[in-house]
Amino acid sequence: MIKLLIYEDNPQLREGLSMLISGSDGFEVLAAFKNCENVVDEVEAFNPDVILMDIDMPGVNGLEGLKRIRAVNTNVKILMLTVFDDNKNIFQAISNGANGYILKKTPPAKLLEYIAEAKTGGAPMTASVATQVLKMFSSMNNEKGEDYNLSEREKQVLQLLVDGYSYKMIAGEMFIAIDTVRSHIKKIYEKLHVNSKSEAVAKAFKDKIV
Amino acid sequence: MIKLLIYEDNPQLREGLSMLISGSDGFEVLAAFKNCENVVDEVEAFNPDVILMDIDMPGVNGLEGLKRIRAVNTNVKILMLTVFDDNKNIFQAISNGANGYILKKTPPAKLLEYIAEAKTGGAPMTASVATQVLKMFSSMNNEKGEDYNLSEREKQVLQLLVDGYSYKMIAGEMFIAIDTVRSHIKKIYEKLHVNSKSEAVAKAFKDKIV
DNA sequence: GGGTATTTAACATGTTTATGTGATTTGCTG
DNA sequence: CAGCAAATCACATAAACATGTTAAATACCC
Repeated sequence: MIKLLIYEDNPQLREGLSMLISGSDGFEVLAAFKNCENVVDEVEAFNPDVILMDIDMPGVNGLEGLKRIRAVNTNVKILMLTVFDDNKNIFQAISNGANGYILKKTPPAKLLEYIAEAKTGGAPMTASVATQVLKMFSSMNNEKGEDYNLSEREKQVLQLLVDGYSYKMIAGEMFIAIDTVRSHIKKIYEKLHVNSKSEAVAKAFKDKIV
Repeated sequence: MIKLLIYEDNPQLREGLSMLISGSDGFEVLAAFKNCENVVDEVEAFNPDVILMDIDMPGVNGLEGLKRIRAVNTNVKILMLTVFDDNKNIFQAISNGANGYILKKTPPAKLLEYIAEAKTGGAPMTASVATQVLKMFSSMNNEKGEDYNLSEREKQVLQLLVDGYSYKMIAGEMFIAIDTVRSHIKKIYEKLHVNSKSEAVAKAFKDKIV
């Protein structure tokens, strides 16, 4: 028997979900609330397996509710419910430890399936949500385009700068004269359009040159 | 009618998948191959809607096949097939533009469902795979622990250092004497355990202080 | 073969940083 | 209230850095 709590401000949807889930074998709705004001106490009192949490609620919204629960309970599974498969909310929810993210238009049969999956440790999500997640994922570690045409030797010097080496130390490390180090660094500054060591270091991090 | 290509080295599984999918209404398997040697030509010749791609194949494996296809075709939907919900492969596949990631043990009914979802732009994934993805996601932008106890003013100075300001410029920006800037920076160096501007900048990036 | 980029190096000059020492004011805390 | 951290400023000195100019050896491309 999977025990649930529901948070949803729309009365029709709240009742509908409760009826649907309660009427299904193996599911039990412990209670349904219209906001997250007392979410921490309620979760503690009812000790559910899974929580259905609407994102858009007046007052304390679903994301805030999620955070409050996670602050005291990392165990209960939380499925976020929303009408939109919108980027920002998904990201926020994931970062704050939601176990799944499903659309309200999800058909009843699938909803029950998702709840069951969440209970057993899966992270159910609508295919359209998964698309968003994948897009975010691949966009966030895309290698930077600009490479500024640094030569091999210049890249080495820049790496050592980033690692906190002084000119003298770089000269020692690379077995070249300190004036040669200066030459390289002048060239690097030209190519990166900077004019100080720390700017070069900052740019190296920002543009993932190192 | 959804047209598919299958890449799978295991003959039984390859045949089984072909039979299963061909025998279902609305699906047509154009061909099934045991490796990705000629994947580019084959995709071009058959022009499928969806490709089922096994990850672990001898010779040219699924990830390599995925890359080769994406190099010339960003349109066809590619579902990766694997026995493991293993972290590294998932990440690789996502980065290289896979549209979904499903386990071989996925029951037939669900498999067909996933294929249909992929065709319409969704990103189907098994709940256990989604769990991995979400974990990766939340682990990759976890805030750094150490905050080094920088005071408000010190944080401002550090921010300006990161932005490439000289002491003089910082003094101007913050309406304080240059010697005060020095004082702050000395304190910052103590707290960060560094002894140069560029090291401080590097540390600021590494530890996400800024 | 001549133009171009890379790597190496030297010399000079001025600016910026790093470090030490010391001091005053403010506000918080036990 | 005494003590402490934070923020402010001053003076001094040495080291590190930025910039300009010049130039030789090597290598690659059209």
